[in-house]
Amino acid sequence: MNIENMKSQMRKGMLEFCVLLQLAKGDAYASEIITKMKEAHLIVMEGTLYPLLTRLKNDGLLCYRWEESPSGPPRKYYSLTQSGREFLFHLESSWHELEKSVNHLLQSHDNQNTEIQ
Amino acid sequence: MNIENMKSQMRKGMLEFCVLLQLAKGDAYASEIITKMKEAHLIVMEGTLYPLLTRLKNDGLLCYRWEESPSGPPRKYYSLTQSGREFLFHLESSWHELEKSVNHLLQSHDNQNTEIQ
DNA sequence: GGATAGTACTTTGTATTGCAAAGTACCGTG
DNA sequence: CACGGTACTTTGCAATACAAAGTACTATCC
Repeated sequence: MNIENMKSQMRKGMLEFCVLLQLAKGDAYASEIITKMKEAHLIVMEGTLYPLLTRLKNDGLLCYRWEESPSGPPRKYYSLTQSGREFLFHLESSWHELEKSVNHLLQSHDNQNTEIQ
Repeated sequence: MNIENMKSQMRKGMLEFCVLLQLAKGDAYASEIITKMKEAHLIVMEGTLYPLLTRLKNDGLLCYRWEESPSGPPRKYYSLTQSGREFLFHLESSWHELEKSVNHLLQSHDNQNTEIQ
C-alpha cells in the first residue's frame, strides 16, 4: 500500500457527497463534473462517476434531461431533486461530524508531539 | 441507499488514517482501539479492524507484541513503526487537502444559498 | 462523402475492502 | 469442569473504485 493508494482510499466515500455538492451549485453533465472536481483537486474517473450518477438517480436523489451540445453528442444534464437536496443537508451534518472527530484525534496527537519535544 | 449507508461510506477510507492517529497516541490492542474510536464517534467493527491491522502490519507501518492481560487471553499490542510515523505525516497533509477541497465546495454552495435567499 | 478527431456516454472485468456472523482460544470463577 | 467474559481469526458476501474497451454523435478536412 502506497501513499497514492491511501489518498485514493481517503477520497472514497467522499465522492457521492462532493458530486451532490457540485450539483447543488448548478446542473451539470458528467464530463463537466469530472473537470470541476479536478479543479478542486478531487480526482474522479469516468468509470467511477457514470455508475455513481446512475446510482444516485435510481435512489431518487438526481434526475436528468438531455440537452444538445454546440459540438459533439448530446449531454445528460443532472440536477438535484427535492429529495436530493434534503439528503445533501443531512450529509453536510455528517461531514462536519466526521471533520470534528478526525480533527479531535489530530489535535490530541499534535499536543502529544508538543509535549514530547 | 439510506443516510446510514452513506455515512458509513464517508467513514470508509478514513479508517486507516484514524487508526494510525490512535496508535500515534500510544500502543493499543484491537478491542481498545474499537472502544476509543467509538468514543470519538467513529464506529468500526471487529471484522473490519482486525484485517485492517494485519494489512497495515504487512505493509510495515505497524508491528506488534504480545502482552498478558490481567484477565482473559493475551493481547496483541500494536505500535507504529518509523515507516508508519512517516506515512502518517503524509496522510495528515492529505487529510488537510481533502478537508480544504470539501470545505471549498461547501463554501461556494453556502454562498450560493445566501445569494438566492 | 469517407476518414479522422473530439466529445460524451456505457459496459465489463478485476481487485479491494467493510461488514456480519461464525469460529477458535484463553482465562478466572464458582 | 462448565460457564461467562475477553480477545483474536476466518469466511462469505456485497459494494464499488478503477482501468480499459466499446458505442455513438458531431464537425472538419481532404
